[in-house]
Amino acid sequence: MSGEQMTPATELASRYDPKQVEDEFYQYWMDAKLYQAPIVEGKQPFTIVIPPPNVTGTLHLGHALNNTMIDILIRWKRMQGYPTLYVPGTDHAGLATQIRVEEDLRKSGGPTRHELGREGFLAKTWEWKEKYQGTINGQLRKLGVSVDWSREAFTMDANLSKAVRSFFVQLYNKGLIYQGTRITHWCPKDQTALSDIEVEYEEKDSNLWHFRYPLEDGTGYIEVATTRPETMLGDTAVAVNPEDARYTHLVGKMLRHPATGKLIPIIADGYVEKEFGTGCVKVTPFHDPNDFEMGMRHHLEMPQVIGLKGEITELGGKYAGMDRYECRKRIVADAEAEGWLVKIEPHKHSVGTCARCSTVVEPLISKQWYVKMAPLAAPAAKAVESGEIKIVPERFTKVYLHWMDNIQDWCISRQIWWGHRIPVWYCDDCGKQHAAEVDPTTCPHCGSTKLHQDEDALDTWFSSALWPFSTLGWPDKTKDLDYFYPNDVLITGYDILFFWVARMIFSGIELTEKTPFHTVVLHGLIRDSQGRKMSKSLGNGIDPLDVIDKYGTDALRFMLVTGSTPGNDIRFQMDKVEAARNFANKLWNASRFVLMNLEDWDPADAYPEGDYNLTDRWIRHRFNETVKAVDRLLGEYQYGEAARAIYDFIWSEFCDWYIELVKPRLYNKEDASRGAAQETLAIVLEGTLRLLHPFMPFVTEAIWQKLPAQSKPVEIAPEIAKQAGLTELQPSIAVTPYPEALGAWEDNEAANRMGLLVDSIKALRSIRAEFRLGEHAKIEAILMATTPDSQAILEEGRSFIETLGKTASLTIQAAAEVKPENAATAVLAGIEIYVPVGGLIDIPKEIERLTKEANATEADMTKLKNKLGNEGFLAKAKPEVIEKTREEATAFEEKLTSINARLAMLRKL
RNA sequence: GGUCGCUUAGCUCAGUUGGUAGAGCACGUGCUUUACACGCAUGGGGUCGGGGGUUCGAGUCCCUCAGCGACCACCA
Repeated sequence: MSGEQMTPATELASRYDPKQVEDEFYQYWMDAKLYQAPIVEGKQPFTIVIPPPNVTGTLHLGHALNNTMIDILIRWKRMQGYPTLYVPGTDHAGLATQIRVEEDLRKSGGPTRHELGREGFLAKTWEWKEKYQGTINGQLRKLGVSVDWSREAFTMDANLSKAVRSFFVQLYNKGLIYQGTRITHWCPKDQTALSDIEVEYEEKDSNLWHFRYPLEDGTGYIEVATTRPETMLGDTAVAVNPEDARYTHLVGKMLRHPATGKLIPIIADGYVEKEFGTGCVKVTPFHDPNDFEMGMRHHLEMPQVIGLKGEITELGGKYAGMDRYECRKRIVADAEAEGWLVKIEPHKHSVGTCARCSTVVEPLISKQWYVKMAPLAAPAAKAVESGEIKIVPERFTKVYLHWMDNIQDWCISRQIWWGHRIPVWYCDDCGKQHAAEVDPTTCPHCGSTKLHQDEDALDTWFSSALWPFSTLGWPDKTKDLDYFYPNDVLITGYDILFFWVARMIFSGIELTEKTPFHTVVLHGLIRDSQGRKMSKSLGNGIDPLDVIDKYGTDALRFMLVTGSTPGNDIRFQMDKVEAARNFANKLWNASRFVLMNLEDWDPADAYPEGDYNLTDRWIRHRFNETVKAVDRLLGEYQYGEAARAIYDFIWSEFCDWYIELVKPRLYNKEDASRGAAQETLAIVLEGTLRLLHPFMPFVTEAIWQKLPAQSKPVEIAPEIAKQAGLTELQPSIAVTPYPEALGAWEDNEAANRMGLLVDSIKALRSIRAEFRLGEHAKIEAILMATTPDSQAILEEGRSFIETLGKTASLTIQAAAEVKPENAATAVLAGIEIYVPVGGLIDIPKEIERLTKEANATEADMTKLKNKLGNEGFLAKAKPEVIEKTREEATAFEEKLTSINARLAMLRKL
């Protein structure tokens, strides 16, 4: 497979078959240890950590997009010579995984989590983790990502768990972690507390139920509206606005609760809006955040009427034991029967649901662990505000800052088993608690050995927040940490900006006193062909492996980054993948052509400058321009535009023009410039492969390996790989230098001259098609140059026009007085083209066609002339813009003159 | 309620210092041209959502309206 052995190109299949090369080359890269990041003292590294996929399942297209984007950047930087590290790994995904494992146990008829017990269940979950981690890693290999597997991490690895404890203890000892008893979101299905951002709000159609609460003294009643009748069992007051004249006289009086019969006070609280509903709010402190606040302010009792499973508690009297929704129905029915239901109003409101299982969450009071956010958020906001961390696209900066500035304390305890257990121990003797990095044996307060650890586990994001440095060894002072931290760029979907990115930033600053990366690149979500979110319930998810199986990894990668704008969602459509597959095939075949024509080329030969003709200079110039564009665009994270630039160069310039133009020289073994043509083909193709490699790693490697070694950069084994101590260096395009623009290849004159020739050839072809001359009929063409320059260019390009224009006879001359009559015409700036078509020409039709063109040309010309007649334009536009406008106007004018002359002649016929 | 995004060719989308609109797919026509029919050539197709403004000049900047979407906050 080495570059020294050239496979005869004739043996290559005429279709690129990804299956033939992908797995083989991935293994080749692994064997060569190309992606093991070297520590090269004195050299600046480039580091990105993978957003660790959850071990809940398999990768989806979003992961494919994410990893493709990262890998492009990583491969680019590696080829630029940076010691480059791409850290792979997975996330234990506490609650999410626990749910999946429990589901799995249920489906297979196995024991429940509680039957297994904590240890047994965790053992099962580790098995699950092994299985899915294996699947995920296999998928990543298929995606061709150049990660350093020797540094693979998992959030529950020993050292990462150590990092978690270290983080916890540091915050605990600083008083930034505390235990609080307050209202928290509770998922009755998953049986755990949730953080604010794990609750998703859904707008739902519901009702506003109006109930009558009678005054104790029998003098009347107050009307209360609620969206949750079941909570009224826990009412401990009814509140009105203190300035609401309708009710001020009632404040302080007692009500007889219609459902419980208990006496509750009417209180005044500014929270109540006079305009909403009836202006009277029932207060249920245990089950509503706002009511809780009021309960605190007014020292109300806080009875719990809904339990942890969403059931009515014993305090619910006759409703005890019912499900919360059953209870709602019963209460409404009772109210109706007993006459205290006033009305039911349809009402839309948003309902909080569990992000994991979509169950409607129950806000209730419980004792949980919290991180005090204010002191952590301030520096994290500042880092972004000051530009120390840049967010791409920039608009997300505002989203980030708004969240940071309004952040609530973070509930980090979860009533689950799978995850990092909270490192707090309680002493059974003295009752005190402490946090410890290493499991303690004695109580530091009283010396007792009777300790027990907190039962809860930490929110999974508590550990992923440390990912940029925990994967590198933190809290130990490792070489990796020293060298590769801070990371450089963080690339992820905008959907986890708060969950993950924000938390990495504040924890990184808190623990390492550095921002964990300098740039955050956010990408959009992959949607289905109809723009819907891909989801399990819709069944519209697509497995990346299926796409790869059908079209190849490179096609999938290319499709994912093409034709989209940074940060915008992407619609996944198979025909886009197909187009990308076709592109890979196009490149494959162009390369096959090049290789076929290189078999007798001696790469050692050098050629005099004169052997390189206009097309050689032109294609090198165009390649050079493409290199410049790609460099700029990748630097701005504009993957789509960069990919498009390469695509256009390969297809529309190298294949459509250069290869076609070079054929006669290759096929004529006597042609003196044949060697120069072969060399240009080889070198431009080789450079193009390197340019494209980060996007399409497999096909470029497969072709590159077949190119003769001498066409490749001398330094195929880069210094960094050597310094990494890689003994068995295998050649690979992955470690070649990325193309850089060469001043020597810049040639605007060649570009201009080629432009004229291309236009002439296109005009000839157009006439051929329009007049149905037949695809293969050799035609007669007369090209008249209306400027001395254009005549020289046409002469220089004569053979190209003959070949690609398929002319039997080609006359190039200065503009003549007498012009051909029965000829189809095309008029360019500086050139008139005549193709005698004899009886084929339909004079009225030709007059009509030319008249149309004359009108269009005149319109264009007038537009430009008006511009040039505008004093403001002349005074204020940039000189080069004015100059360009002048040239164009002149060109249009010349063209118009030619067309009109032609028309005048035709009309005489 | 607040913030942000989108609205460009039949469809899906590019278009980042403002200088006469592009791609892929689809469509019409012609091609077994010795790299490729996953191809070649050649066409048709757009008042860049509406309105206003800034400017010599606006798809591009500002304001406004409309439709769609996302996120944040919140509603007893």
